[in-house]
Amino acid sequence: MSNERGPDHSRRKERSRQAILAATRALVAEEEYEKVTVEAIAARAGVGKQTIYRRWPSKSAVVFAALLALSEDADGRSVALPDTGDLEADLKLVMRATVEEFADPAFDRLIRALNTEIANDAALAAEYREKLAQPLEEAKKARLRSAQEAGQLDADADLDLVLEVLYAPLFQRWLHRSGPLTAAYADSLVDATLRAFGP
Amino acid sequence: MSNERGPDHSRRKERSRQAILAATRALVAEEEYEKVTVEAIAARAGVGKQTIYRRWPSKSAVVFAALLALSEDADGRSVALPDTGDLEADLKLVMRATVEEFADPAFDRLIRALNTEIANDAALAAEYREKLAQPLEEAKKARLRSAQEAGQLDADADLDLVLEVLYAPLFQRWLHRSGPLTAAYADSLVDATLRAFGP
DNA sequence: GAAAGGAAACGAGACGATCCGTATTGATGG
DNA sequence: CCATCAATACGGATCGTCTCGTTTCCTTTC
Repeated sequence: MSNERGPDHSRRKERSRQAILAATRALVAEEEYEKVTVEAIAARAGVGKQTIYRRWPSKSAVVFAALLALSEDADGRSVALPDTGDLEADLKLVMRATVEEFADPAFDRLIRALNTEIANDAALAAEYREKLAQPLEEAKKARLRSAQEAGQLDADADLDLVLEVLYAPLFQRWLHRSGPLTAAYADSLVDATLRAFGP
Repeated sequence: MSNERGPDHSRRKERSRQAILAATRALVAEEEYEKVTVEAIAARAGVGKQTIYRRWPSKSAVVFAALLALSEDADGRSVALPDTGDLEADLKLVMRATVEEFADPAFDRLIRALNTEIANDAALAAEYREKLAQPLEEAKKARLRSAQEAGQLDADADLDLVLEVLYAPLFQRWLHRSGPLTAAYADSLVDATLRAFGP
């Protein structure tokens, strides 16, 4: 009666796994990131340190897994951007929502922690791209392809480039705290992108 | 015979200061950033740890000062972008040069370390903006203003936004290692920016 | 079926290693 | 002579490993 190959040793695994990830998310969201220690995670999760290290090889991996699980929960199924047929309106809606996300201090700390771990760990960065960034980008590109077919976007445009021009300025302004993140700013990024890649 | 205000106690100060900054730059350029410790810096510089802490309040500050000094040396005077009258050609020259800079592993590690320190320290980020980013941006904006006067750029364009659309995609692609940094990519960013903000 | 047995996983935390930032000490040089 | 220095000991914190009884659940046995 073996499900896959190791069903017997998944005894109390899932409960503690979830507790560890939840505790990590909570700590990252509410504390300075330097305060987020493995011991604090273990204590908050009511778990021994070894239970953490039995599953993940390092603190970085735990933090990453915690944020990864967050996105998997939130999505449920695959993400999809609104498609009302009006590209400009749809993009402004999404960009304004993104701006508001970054305004949330908890979300801010979460993503900042993620970027810290990623910036100096190429392997983690690759996993981030594969499991978090790529799916989101595919959803965005699907919306852009729809716009290309509707003649609202240059049919020859490189969609990776379009997405970078649209999102990278927002991301950089947030990361470097180099300017205010407002709805007007979100709109102006959409406007600039559509001027650059419009039909 | 006091030069400025503290000349008498600047006996061996400058020599060790330079040695500390040089050692820091060398270590950051050649090692994994986790290996860059204050003790390693002190040993490489032939200096006691206390001599480091006498000058800077933290390791972050030392790393930042080391990179700051680097840019001050390189510049000599204030930076200025080429201005041949051809905005597209000038920008492509600068963007291609930037792409090449990021291709250097030592430069890569340097900037990655800087971003790591900045990402979770708002005070350091502010100093980074004031002393490193702002002067560079001013030089770039000066070139863009010249283009506006020459009618090569929309006179109403927000130059901060123009710079973000131009540079942020390159920065993000480098930071997240999400794609190749080539001369063709540099060119396409200039093309997109000029389509968005051209006359 | 239910009790007994055993092994894997567990919580707790001691431990060694490393690093930060401070304090001390004896040497150096102006 | 005395401020500065290199060297280094030190306390505090953290990481990741290791150990130790305990808990939980699967298997075996009756």
